[in-house]
Amino acid sequence: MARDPQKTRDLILSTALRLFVEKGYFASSIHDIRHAAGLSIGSIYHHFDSKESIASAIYDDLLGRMTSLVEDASGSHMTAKAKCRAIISALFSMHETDPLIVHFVLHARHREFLPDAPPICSTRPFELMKQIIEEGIASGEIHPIDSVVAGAILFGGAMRLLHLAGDGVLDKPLGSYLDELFEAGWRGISV
Amino acid sequence: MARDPQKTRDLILSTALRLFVEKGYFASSIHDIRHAAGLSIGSIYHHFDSKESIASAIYDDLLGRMTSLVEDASGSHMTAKAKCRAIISALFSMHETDPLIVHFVLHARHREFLPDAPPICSTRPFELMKQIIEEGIASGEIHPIDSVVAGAILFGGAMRLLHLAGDGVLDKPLGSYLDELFEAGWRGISV
DNA sequence: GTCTATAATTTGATAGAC
DNA sequence: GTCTATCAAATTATAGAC
Repeated sequence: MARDPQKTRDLILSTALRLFVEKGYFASSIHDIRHAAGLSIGSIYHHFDSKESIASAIYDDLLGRMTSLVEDASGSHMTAKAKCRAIISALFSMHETDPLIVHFVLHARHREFLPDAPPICSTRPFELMKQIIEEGIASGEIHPIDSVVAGAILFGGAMRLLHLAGDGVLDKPLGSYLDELFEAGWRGISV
Repeated sequence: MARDPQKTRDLILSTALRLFVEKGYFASSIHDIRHAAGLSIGSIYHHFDSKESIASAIYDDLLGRMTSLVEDASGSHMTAKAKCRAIISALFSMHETDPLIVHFVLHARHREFLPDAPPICSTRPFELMKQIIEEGIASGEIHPIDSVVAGAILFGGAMRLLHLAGDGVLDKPLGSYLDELFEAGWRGISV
């Protein structure tokens, strides 16, 4: 039976994403994906050239979503402070609704299975965050320290919490830390 | 020829560590290690039961070093502020001398190839950092916010910089960021 | 477009000589 | 303690029927 090809493709991607996050890319074989998705090897290879191309498609898709998240959060506000807070808030929200996406983009070691992928920190969403920090320094909202340091404090702290949440070691829901986290981070870098 | 067995064992461990960091655990085969170390498969399996046991030995060794680093840095100072700064300074120094160690402990996804390893955040060095933060809160040095948040800001920011340094995307040597980083992080969480 | 069966490699690990 | 030769299993990927 010739099902909707787009549905099949999406099923392969969502199943592979779940397995990649749960067990890791290398510990998830094509046969695992085939079994978990209820498909055949042939169907998978009809839609994708290789296992790596599946990972690549996931990566492109999720990086695009992450870019939109950052652009939307950033574009809805005027000050660097409001933009940064909106980005972190949106990341925390995404972690609640789609933890797999956040985990794969922020914590997977893509270079190990996608050798041609650029370092994650040089991709668009991370460049945008860096740019917002630099604009905040230029406008006088943020202390004139190295933008890398300011970014590490503010977004690095948030990413650390996202990491802990992904490991399941937090007592409370992630969102309940947002206010304290942002207040402390912002106090550290604001003038 | 029966060489010094300890030397051989150390050679296997140091070679494996290098390959695991450069290419990842799964992309480094026993044959790769054999070739890079100039040994034979038989020699490797004489010293270790399995590939996983090599990774396990590396993990135990490096986690021990990291524990000593944190204990030494912490034990040499009285205030939470001085302890935290000494820990981050020592981590940055270790990154300069032994980047592979820092990378493997902080950034490798151990759970993917050592299923029985506890989450890294529940190991001794990380528990010590958390404890120092909590003592700082109790003594009135640190704002009475959630200790997880305070730790994420201070140490998460440092780990973020270590990550960027490991990816080779920093313009300057890591140590040159230390003062600004710690000052900003501490301002964020201190009373 | 989906399926089953199978090919071609690679992998972790073992056997046994020296 | 180290070596070479080899195994058994798993993996990615292909071929060809329906």
